[in-house]
Amino acid sequence: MAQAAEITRSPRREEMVRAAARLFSERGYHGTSMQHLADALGLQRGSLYAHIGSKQELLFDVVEEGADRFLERGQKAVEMQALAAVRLRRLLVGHVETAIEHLDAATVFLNEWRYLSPGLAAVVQEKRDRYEGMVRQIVEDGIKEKEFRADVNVRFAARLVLSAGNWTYAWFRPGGEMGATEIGERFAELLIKGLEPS
Amino acid sequence: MAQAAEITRSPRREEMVRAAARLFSERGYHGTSMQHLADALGLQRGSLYAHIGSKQELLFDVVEEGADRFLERGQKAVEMQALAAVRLRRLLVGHVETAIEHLDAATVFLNEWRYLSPGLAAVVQEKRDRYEGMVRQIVEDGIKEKEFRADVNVRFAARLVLSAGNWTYAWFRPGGEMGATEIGERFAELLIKGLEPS
DNA sequence: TCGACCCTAACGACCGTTCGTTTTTCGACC
DNA sequence: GGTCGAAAAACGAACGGTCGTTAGGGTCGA
Repeated sequence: MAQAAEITRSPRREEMVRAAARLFSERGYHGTSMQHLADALGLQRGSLYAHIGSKQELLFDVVEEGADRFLERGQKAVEMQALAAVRLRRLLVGHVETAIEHLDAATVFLNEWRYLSPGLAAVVQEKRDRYEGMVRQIVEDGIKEKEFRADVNVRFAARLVLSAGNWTYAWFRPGGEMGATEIGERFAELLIKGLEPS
Repeated sequence: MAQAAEITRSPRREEMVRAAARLFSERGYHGTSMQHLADALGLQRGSLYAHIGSKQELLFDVVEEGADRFLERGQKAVEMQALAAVRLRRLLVGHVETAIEHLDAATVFLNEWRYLSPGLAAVVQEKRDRYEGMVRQIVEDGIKEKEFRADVNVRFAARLVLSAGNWTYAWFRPGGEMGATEIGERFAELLIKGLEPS
């Protein structure tokens, strides 16, 4: 009975999380049934529970995985020894690249995380706050170093940056005219220009 | 038996659409049951069907209502006799104002429209395309009149503008430090600056 | 022989929708 | 102004189906 549940590391389980990411991103959490998931894996509904504890746990795994990827990339950008504009560009490019390379997990992270139970949602909320904090840090540095205008509202600018990046997944289609990196760089170019003094 | 269904205009029905907008925005389409909706209206589940044809029809009404509001405001901005930058600002401010004034419908329009059946989704898709076309039109005019840089990718810039505006609902909370109009104007300021020549 | 893996069956609950019946509403008529 | 009748609105039981989850038993490779 639910003999796994804790040992998050089994190849079969990883496979399930991956399948769940795809299905949740396509049909939404509530629109995906355990039957859908079982079908995608060629199993019976009940057999899934040898590897996972619950559907909710599966959602958490997908969301957390998505969050961690953004955090990892963001951390690298923050730690750079470079102008704020350069760091901001790096973060934005990394953000868009991450969102597109792992489109499924990123979509679930952004759209479905609100269906987590309060306890699990808090864990994710903390990661979201931390990520937003990274962007704010860079913008603040830019203002302090007079790279950016003094009258930009830090929290507001950070949200603009994230807003732009977060909507990417909604219209990005692989094989389109632009790749992830180019999209990120163009975003960065326009946004940074808006932040700089005239 | 389903005596209404066509006469979309009855006060009780409007009330249901409004309640559905709130519930769908909070819990998602698939996360909202007819029982939830009935509870919110103080009715029994089955009684809803005297006023509506199906849950799907309700979703369509909410989504279309949201789409029409954006289109209406956008049209006004496009028709202005003014510089492209002014029209773009007007559109963005109107966009954010609309999203915030009708937060529920806007959230459903942006998040849940993909759960519409293909036929109904096509109707909404056409409206989305039309709206994006308005933004593109303004940006194109701006380039032609040399208000904006010649090297901006029109489709891309339009999407950046919409991306920024569309994420608003995710973090906006009524009673915060900024009102809808101010948010829209600050968005516009930053974005237009990025589009203008150095 | 053991344990990992999956199947089958079943659980109680809830899903969206239908429909015949009952209650409420409200304008027309005495 | 009170009464009546029809239309509108709501009830409440039932429909077939699906939901997430549990549990026990079988299969098979190590």
